[in-house]
Amino acid sequence: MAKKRGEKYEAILNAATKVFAQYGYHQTQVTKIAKEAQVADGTIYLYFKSKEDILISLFDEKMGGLLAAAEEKVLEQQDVESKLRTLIFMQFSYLAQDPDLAMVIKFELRQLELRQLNEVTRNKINELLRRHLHLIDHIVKSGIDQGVFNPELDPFLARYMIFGTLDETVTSWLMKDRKFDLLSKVEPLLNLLLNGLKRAA
Amino acid sequence: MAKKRGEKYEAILNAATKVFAQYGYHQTQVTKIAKEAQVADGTIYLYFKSKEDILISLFDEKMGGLLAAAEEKVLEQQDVESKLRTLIFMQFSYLAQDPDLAMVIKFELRQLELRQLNEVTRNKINELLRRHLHLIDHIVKSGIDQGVFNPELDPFLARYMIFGTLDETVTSWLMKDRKFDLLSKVEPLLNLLLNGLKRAA
Amino acid sequence: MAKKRGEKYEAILNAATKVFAQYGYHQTQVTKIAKEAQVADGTIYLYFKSKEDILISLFDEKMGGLLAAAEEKVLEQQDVESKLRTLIFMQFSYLAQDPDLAMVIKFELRQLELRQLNEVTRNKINELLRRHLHLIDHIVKSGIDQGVFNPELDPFLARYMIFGTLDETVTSWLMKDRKFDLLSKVEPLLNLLLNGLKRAA
Amino acid sequence: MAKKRGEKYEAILNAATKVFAQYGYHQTQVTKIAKEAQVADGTIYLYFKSKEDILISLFDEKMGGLLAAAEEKVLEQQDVESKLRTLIFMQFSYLAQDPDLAMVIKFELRQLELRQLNEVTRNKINELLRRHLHLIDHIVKSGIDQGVFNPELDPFLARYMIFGTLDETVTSWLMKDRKFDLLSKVEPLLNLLLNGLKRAA
DNA sequence: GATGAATGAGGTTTCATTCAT
DNA sequence: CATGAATGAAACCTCATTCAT
Repeated sequence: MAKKRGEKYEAILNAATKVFAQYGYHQTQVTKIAKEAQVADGTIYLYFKSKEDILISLFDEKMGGLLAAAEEKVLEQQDVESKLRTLIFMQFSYLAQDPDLAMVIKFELRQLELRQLNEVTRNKINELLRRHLHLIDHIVKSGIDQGVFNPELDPFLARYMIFGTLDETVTSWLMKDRKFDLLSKVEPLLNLLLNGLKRAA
Repeated sequence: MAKKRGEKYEAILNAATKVFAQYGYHQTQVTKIAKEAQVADGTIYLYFKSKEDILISLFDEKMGGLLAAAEEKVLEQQDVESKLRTLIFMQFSYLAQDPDLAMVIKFELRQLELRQLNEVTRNKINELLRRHLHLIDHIVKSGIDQGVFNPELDPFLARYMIFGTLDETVTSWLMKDRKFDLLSKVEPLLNLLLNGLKRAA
Repeated sequence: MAKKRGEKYEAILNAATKVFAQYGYHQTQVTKIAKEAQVADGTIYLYFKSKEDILISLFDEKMGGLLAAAEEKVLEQQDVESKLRTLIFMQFSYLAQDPDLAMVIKFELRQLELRQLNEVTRNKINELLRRHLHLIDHIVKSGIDQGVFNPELDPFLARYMIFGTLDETVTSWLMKDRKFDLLSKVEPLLNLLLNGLKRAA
Repeated sequence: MAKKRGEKYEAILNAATKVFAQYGYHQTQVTKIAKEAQVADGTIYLYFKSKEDILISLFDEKMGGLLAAAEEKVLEQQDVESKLRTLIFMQFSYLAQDPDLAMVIKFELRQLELRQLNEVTRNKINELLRRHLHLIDHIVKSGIDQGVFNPELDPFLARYMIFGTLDETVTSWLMKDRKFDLLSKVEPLLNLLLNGLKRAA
């Protein structure tokens, strides 16, 4: 079981992303995923322990990569403006090219945080969220240290503003059937956030 | 059926808020609500059409009141700063006094938007969200008209920033078991948002 | 759940006895029991925790009664011959009047001993078997003490002989479609066993 | 298919004996047998028609040999005492050296008798049991003819006593984790049975 | 109105068996 | 011959909803 990285493994994960996005986790039957992936129901259980494991694996595989890449690129940048731009850009371009994944992340991930999960699963999920928040915190700290952000800024509120604004932008993009180009919002959002966070002139 | 406003009607709605908050909508069985409300399972169906109807009604009843009050108070205020402060304050104080409701709103409302719902239900939900967004849009427009906000501000982005920042603050408060006082964040958030939105000096 | 002693509870237990007897535990689907009991599948789970719980309850209810009665009657008797006659007679008359139960006891009970069961269940099953063996041991001891049985008799072997002979008689009766009258074997078996156990003249 | 007598054929049968003994027929998955036998799942179906066929073949192969040997040796003996001693000894020594097989015989064979089996299978199983019983019947008849056993003995009851006593001894030995030496019980059991069956002095 | 026992459709998961390699 | 990934029927169990009392 859990033979990662087979052709079918990917097919199932992609199929799951699609149907989870359309129907939501609870409204999705395993049969639906199997049909979409063009495999038999039982085949799914050769690659995943359970329906929940599909969801968890999906986050793990697909967010793990984004996070690792984002961490690397953001840390490479020197000035806080570049750091923040990189974060927004990478996040938006990743989600823009897989809107189904974006849906699943927005609408299932946070729900998971709250539910009864076993220790291992819980840790996996929490780590993903924590890494994301750490990255934002790193940017906030850089901004303060570099004298660009208001030194009296509450770092938590700064985090809420950055995370919340980006999150809501993506959510809105998804809800409006992606009628606007997400990437076109990178620079305007960057300016807006920088303006909100920076030291009063 | 659906003879609203009985004593039991309220009891069921309150019970549902509590158990939805704790277990999430899908993990909540109707029996659990009935037990919490101290009524028989069948009684629930004298007051609500279905389990989903409980959730919808809950939003309708509990958010409707908040929205109406918020709309009234915000419109009363003249300057944009007061308007925004009023919005944040009313929202936070309402949620702070009923954290279970806050949980349900944060974790179930947006999910609902996406699911297959009948026409009537869909409209009811959408209207709640629309009113909320309108209120924010009204504030943004006031800020621009009053020359306080940057005139080149994209009103959509402004909305995302306000909505997203407040939303994330509440979410974080909930996830951290409400370890901080939500109301203490009203002024800091107000300043942060105003700073981000206002006309460059 | 586990509302013992309802009309349906009895109906399900009787239905289960019948179909377990015919098909064996593993070949019996819950649906079959439900159909036989003329209830819906789900109803079964109002009265029993699981399919296994039906089997356990069946033993508990139906053997518990027999054992209690047998213990009382056997202890009442003074001489070992009467004790043994009482044991055989009670056992045979009970099984003869419910051959389906006899089937289930013969073919499922001992299997259960060996399988992975939770603590509580295991104890329940083991206690039933233990009580049965204790009763036989009591008779063997009485026979020795009263000077009727061979004083050098190995009590374990005596137990095997009594238990095994009776058990095989019942099994054979079941396998031959109950073509002979079980009760007609009480006296002959009694004599045979007494002869085998008694002190050499 | 069913090209018997390969090295793998034996391996599978031995593996099956082991896992059937440990988990029981129904709790045993074909995969488990394959793993134990160190062959692929599919290989099993080159040698056996089905899971059930493994069980049937197992009885056929392993009991067939014992029975043939026992029949020969028992018939060789002249006096009934020697015949019975031989029967008990051969049976016990065979089972003692393969307790897993003993488990399977005790706990699965009789179950099989009752289940829906195809004609061929049913006959195979029945023949094994019949031969065993015939052997016992032969001994009983010899005992009566030789004037050693009570001439009024009911041959069926005699059979039940011999078969049942030996069976229960073996079962008890298995259930008690084989804590006693089975072969040490041959003489005591022989004496006990002879005493029970012989003509009153 | 209120009850809660009963219903039964539907969901996840298992596993004996097959078959392309 | 041998493999083991794939299949899909079938099983147990849950739970929203109903309805006789």
